[in-house]
Amino acid sequence: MENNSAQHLTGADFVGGAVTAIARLIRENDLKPGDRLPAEAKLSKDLQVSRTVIREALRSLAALRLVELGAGKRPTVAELDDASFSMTIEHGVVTDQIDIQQIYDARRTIEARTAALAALRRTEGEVRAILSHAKAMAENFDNSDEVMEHDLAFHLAIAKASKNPVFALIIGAFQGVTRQTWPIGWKSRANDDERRAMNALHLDLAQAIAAGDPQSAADLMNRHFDQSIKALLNAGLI
Amino acid sequence: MENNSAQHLTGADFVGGAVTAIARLIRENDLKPGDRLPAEAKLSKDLQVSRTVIREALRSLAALRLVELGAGKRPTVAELDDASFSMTIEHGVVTDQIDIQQIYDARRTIEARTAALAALRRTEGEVRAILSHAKAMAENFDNSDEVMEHDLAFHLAIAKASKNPVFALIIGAFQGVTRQTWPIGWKSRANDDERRAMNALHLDLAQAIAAGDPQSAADLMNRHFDQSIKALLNAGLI
DNA sequence: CCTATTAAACCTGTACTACAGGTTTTAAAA
DNA sequence: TTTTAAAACCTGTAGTACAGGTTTAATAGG
Repeated sequence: MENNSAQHLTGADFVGGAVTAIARLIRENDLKPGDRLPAEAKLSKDLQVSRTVIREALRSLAALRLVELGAGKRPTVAELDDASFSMTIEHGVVTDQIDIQQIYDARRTIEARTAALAALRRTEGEVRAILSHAKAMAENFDNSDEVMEHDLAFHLAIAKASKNPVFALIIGAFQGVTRQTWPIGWKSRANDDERRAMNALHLDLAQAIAAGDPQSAADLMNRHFDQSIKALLNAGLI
Repeated sequence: MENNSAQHLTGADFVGGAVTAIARLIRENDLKPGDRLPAEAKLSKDLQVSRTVIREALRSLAALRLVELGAGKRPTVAELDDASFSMTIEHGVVTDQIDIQQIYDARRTIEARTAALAALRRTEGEVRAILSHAKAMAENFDNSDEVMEHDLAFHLAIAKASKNPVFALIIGAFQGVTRQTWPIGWKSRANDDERRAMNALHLDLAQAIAAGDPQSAADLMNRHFDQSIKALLNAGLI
């Protein structure tokens, strides 16, 4: 039987208090993704605040992706998700608090590591996925949207193969802003040869990971980012 | 004169739609931190949804730290803040989706880079702050809480001196969970000599940054994390 | 006894009203 | 012009109502 009880709130910030109380409920009852929280009415009674306050608190937690909401369903504990960090990053870029070069520098730092870790830890299935995205980039050479999506999926697949969800979270969160600048880098590459070189680099990287060579994988990833940043500089974007 | 108008919503997910619409309002009107958004009543009228929906949407955006709310005040655009990502990380740890070693590996990867960048870009003021935290760690040797807080501040100061807000954001977000495990690493160090060695390492690192030596700074940061992870392994934590 | 169907109970999403108390703007006074 | 006071504006919380989705319980059929 569940013991999801919570103590009633005191103090000023009702919604904030409810957010904290519900987060504590998850922690102290060892709730895991998929587990159900008490209904709004019960939380309202337990915490001694109106349903209005509970709803706003649950909405806050849903925005942060700690819980999931659905019509008619009780709130459930959510799986780890990059959507919330993605919003933060996008906000930073939109409001000029982060620029694109800073995103790329962070990506290079992290992805040199995910490439090395992926080379050490990848499963056969992950190797196939990574290789298939690299090949799809070359095969869809004329459709830049396709190339971009496979590029993004390629990098995320490597992050996942690193077996560190923190890296996957961060790289996933960068995808939103990357989608907005990627075409600029693609167009700014002087000619098709440069674009083909980029695709070839992806293939080499995939093969280094497949071969289990962390040093080469990291080196190739760094080289890839050097080229990408140079292309964005040429475009005057950064 | 402001032109904060928004088009009315259509479709099913009212709150989600309002979140998107308000985020778009920020983007399309080039609003910056501190700028005011329309009042709830106006948003309600513009988007053709009840104030209830608008309030839940604003709470969502406040949870993500895109906006700031205050009694009597209109919502304002918020500055970049690590609180939202911090909640994500903590949720991942609490629900066993992230473990401590993964946090430390991510930190090592990123902080080797922030140390190198700080060595290249730090201002005099930043050097003073970094050095003062390293010294305070040694001086408060007997008060582990003090040591911990200066340790955290030391690492964050380096991240800020790297001049890449993305790194500062990520390192800041790790502080919450780090506070929960740091004492374990401290206690698990076999004797005071090991603890003193850790403090000495911080001082060396601070001096490498002060000297503008990125290679040494990165090396020392990596060595520091090797020791920390070893200490946590000894404690059986990971 | 087990399974399938149906009804009831439960629950969330949205809208609306009301008002206390905080904030900003406006208007009046000095 | 500056200060002060009033008015207008705005958010925070509580509560009611109801449509429509979901889960659970009860019922029927095998």
